[in-house]
Amino acid sequence: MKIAVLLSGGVDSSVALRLLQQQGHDVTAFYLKIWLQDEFSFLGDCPWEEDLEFARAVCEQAGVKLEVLPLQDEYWAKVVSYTIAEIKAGRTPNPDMYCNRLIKFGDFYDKIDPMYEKVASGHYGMIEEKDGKHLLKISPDPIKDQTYFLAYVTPPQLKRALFPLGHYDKKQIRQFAKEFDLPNQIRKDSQGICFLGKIKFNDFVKFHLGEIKGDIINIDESKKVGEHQGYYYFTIGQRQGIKLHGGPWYVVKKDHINNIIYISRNKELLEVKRDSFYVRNINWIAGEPTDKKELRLKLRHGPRFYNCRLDLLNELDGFVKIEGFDRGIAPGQFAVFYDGEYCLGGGSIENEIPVGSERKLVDADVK
RNA sequence: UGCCGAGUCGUCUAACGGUAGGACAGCGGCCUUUGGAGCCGUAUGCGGAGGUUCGAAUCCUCCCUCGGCAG
Repeated sequence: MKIAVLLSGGVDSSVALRLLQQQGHDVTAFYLKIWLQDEFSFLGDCPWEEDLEFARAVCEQAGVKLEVLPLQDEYWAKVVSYTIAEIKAGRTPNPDMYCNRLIKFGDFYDKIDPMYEKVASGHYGMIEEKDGKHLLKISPDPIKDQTYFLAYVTPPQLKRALFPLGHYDKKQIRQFAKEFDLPNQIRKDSQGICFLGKIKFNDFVKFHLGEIKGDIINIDESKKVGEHQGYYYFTIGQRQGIKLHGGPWYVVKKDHINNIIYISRNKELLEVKRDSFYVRNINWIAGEPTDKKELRLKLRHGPRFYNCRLDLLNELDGFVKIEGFDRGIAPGQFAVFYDGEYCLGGGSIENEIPVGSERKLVDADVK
């Protein structure tokens, strides 16, 4: 089979490449340039160069052709601009989610030769075909499982995708890397937003939005207790950076219009009230909404599942009530639903769904 | 500068005359392909000068500073 492999220079995608090659497939590696080097060249670090070097070394060792695909413009237009717009709107974006849907499994799909039957990546997640539908199943490695970030890829995208690492855990992948004697076998796992590299998220924000002094208000006493440098440096549930003693303080509310952030250390407020939200524009992996209401849920990448109840308002929007509470439920983040081991898809978290015909139904339901 | 009270890490707060500790903030690390969270580890302080005492944050004296009553 002719397969295009997304190669990042990291261990995972390199192992994926070798596994497919070992299985006898005709593989070609692609390195996507999405790093915004122009914008951040003044900061010095160029981690993408190191990534590319490793990608080259891996391909050379494997005797596989490597193509470098510049996608900075697309990336900027679709992911970075979205990220900035969301932050500016007082929301908390999830760039990697968009990157998967719009770049890695989006523009990249369209740019390469249709001859490539499959596009493979080093993601941890399993694809299962059932009744002509492609389903996404969680990885056996609960920590590495990346179905959360894959929940926003479309059904056609998933159909063409291939995750060779899907049924392994990280330990096994490291072992494979050793057996293949990969040049990057000891590299640390990457972390943080892919396009930022070593740049701190706050520096990125500062570069684009600067600083605007605003008030920090203790919501329990409706009293100003300090000042901050801009609402967009904070997100719901955040603790660090508030710089106030007497805490721990957590951000519980943002007013981006007036540049105010509200904080609390009140247990009641932090724990009891943070248990429900709306979801919008749900992407259904299988192409259609689930008919189940009691589901499992991830609010972020990681091993933690919540039990929840999902009441759909229509095919794309719904209201979610989780079992327990979570301090970091922030508009713009994504809620991803699971039925057992299967990732059903997910949508963005909202405080409310914009007015529409379905609205009444919601209010009635919520009481 | 006539009369009371109070001064301890950046902040808040402990320590019978017996090793100045904690919390939060900070910093460092771990974890994590988003934001966050969480975990571990750390620097920094008795307002000053004397005195009493084997030993003073603690008792005494003076000074300084800050509150308050007095005005």
